[in-house]
Amino acid sequence: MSSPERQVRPADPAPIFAALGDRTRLSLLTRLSDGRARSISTLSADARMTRQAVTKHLRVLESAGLVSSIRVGRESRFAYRPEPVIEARSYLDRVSAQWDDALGRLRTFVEGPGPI
Amino acid sequence: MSSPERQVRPADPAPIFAALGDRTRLSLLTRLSDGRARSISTLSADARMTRQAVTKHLRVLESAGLVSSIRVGRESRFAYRPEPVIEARSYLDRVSAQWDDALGRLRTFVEGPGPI
DNA sequence: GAAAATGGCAACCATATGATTGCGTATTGC
DNA sequence: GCAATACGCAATCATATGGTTGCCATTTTC
Repeated sequence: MSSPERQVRPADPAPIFAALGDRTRLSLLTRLSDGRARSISTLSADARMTRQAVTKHLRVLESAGLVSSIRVGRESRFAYRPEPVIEARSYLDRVSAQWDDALGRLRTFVEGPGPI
Repeated sequence: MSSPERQVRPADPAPIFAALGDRTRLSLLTRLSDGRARSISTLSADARMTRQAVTKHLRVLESAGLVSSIRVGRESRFAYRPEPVIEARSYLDRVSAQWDDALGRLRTFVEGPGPI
């Protein structure tokens, strides 16, 4: 018999996806996903927007748990956090799995003439 | 030697994530991912918002390619489209892979005192 | 053919979002 | 110590977003 594993509360991934839903933030996250922590200055060096704009994006990522930050001297270093990405992935996996499941793909638009 | 496969244009997944970044839309997509096409009325039946609000969300999903719609008589049927989900997943996979790669996780915040 | 069901369109509203600018403060380099 | 660097805070702005309401048109149903 299985041990009484407590369900790890699904926690809706919408905020994570929302944080990912921006080109600039995706780019920042991609850079940081190499595991190297970087300062705001470094991250805004080649951006076509102000440092403040980049800072805001980083704070959005931080709110979603996608990055963490620590102050080191006069700079703020941001680092990639893998957990939310895992969570988002597993959500997409579940959606894909449900789609792949059974006869799913055969039912599309083939419900007959009646209301559904 | 490999055939000259044309790169399937990366097409930034930000708009897909943005479309996924809403509770209501995630819920709609989850329902539709069983492969059954449904009308707007059906989809808004148990929603705590107006039919119009649900319609707007469905159009957002449609703009991101996550669902398609066809008019059947007096109703509009929406069906799940798997491609964007695959694309989003593969993006997250690449991010995760880069993270898993090499010594990535060891570099976090361990860059020494100098500016980075 | 009249009523019900389905949904499109448009106006409208409050709030969120993405970005800028200006300025103040703390830290570092020389 | 002073200038440069790095950053935070706040105001401001335009536009996007999420939601509502009202009304009209098309289909079905009986």
